[in-house]
Amino acid sequence: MRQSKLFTKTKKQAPKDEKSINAILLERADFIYKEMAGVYSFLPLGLRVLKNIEEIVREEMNKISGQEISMAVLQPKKLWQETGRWSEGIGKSVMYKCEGNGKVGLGPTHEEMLTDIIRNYVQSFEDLPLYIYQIQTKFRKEARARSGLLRGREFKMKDLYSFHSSESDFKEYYEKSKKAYFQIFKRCDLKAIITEASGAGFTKEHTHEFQVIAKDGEDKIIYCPKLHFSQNKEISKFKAGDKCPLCKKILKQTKSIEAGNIFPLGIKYSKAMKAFFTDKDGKRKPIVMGCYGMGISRVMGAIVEIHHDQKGIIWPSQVSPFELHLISLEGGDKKISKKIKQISEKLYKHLQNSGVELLYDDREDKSPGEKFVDADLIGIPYRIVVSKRTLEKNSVEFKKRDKEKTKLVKIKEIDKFLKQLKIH
RNA sequence: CGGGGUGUAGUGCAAUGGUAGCACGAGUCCUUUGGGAGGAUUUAGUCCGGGUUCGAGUCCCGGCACCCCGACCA
Repeated sequence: MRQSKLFTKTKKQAPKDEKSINAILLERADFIYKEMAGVYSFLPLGLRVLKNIEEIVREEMNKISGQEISMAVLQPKKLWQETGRWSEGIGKSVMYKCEGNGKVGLGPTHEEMLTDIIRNYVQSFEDLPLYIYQIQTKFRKEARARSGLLRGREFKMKDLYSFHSSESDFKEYYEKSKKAYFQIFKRCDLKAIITEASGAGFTKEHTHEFQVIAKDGEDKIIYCPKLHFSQNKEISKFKAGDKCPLCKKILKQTKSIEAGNIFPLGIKYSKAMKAFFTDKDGKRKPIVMGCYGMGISRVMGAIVEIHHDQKGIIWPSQVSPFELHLISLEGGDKKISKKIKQISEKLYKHLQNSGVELLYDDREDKSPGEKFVDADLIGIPYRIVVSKRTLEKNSVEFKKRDKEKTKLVKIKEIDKFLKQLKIH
């Protein structure tokens, strides 16, 4: 993509109505556009990041046999009445309600809707287990939206629901899902700590949250530095300074971002909504369910909270809007300037043809300083500069966003060099 | 939902109750080109509704929005 054609720019100053790092940087770099508190539109660069995270999540969910669907956002009151949640809990507190054909709610979560779908398809134990997920915009009337993408009223979420014929089968999958979650966070370059939390009305058992340590996080966890143990402070009987019940190391307390969570639903919904199956013994039983959530847009915010410096964002390569930032620095006399442009254009087309996703700063009216500042703010992990200085050595300059060092690479050897970096 | 704070140009800021100004951005022209370049010129604004006053960005009342703290948070 040519930067000269990108309709978004960058902002020199931080927006006055944001305090959190993710909101400030994402707005300055024009990844997102604020509509109101907790509601953002995603601009070209921001959407690319969001889609990359989505794709990582999709791949890992598919690996654990997830089947992707997309459920309706408008949810009939009738379904929510079956579980009593229209006038209790989440349906009462945070669901946006409006007049439709009768009353409808904008989906804050989808247990009711999916259980309804499933009860029409599952008849026997042979139809189970099932793992169904979607990646979709959720709506929640948060009393206090805050911290940019970390707590929104409208946000992108992956929610997977599992359906089992037995508790033991559920537990096996639950463990599998933990591994998938760790894999997702690893690919997003986030260190997630699996943390025990309350059942929050769903279950009497503990549920599990994936917490990312961050200064601006709104959760507090008590955790073992060796990660043998971590509990949400809300439920923990331990406190900082106590010894880890497993390894005896001193426990710490920290603020963190809840980037995902998984929990057993048991038969709460299947029983209330009569989602039964016929088991091997011929008896009708309620389906055992589990739920696995992950805030896609929140993960995007968390990545910025963790991966940035004074100058801007530093995207992990797998989620970066582009793999490479190519910058053309024209200058000097007209002849040289023209040559720089030629080489840059050639390189751009060549890299594009070889499948590299790159942003090409071809703007002719911007000073070198401005191009560098923009590049640092936008945060693409690898940068290539073509200038008078580099052409004198038949080279381009290569730099990693998070390193100061630059390296001259011969133009002929660019392909080989990028291959080493696993950029196509 | 309770407490505190803030609403002025596209953005960020200024303006004792008395002509709304500065910087950035954007437009035009010239010069410039390795870390937010210089000059000339143009552009656009007081959150909404009432009130006080000769006169309101400024004072009063009401509303709305945004930020922060807390409560809440499948």
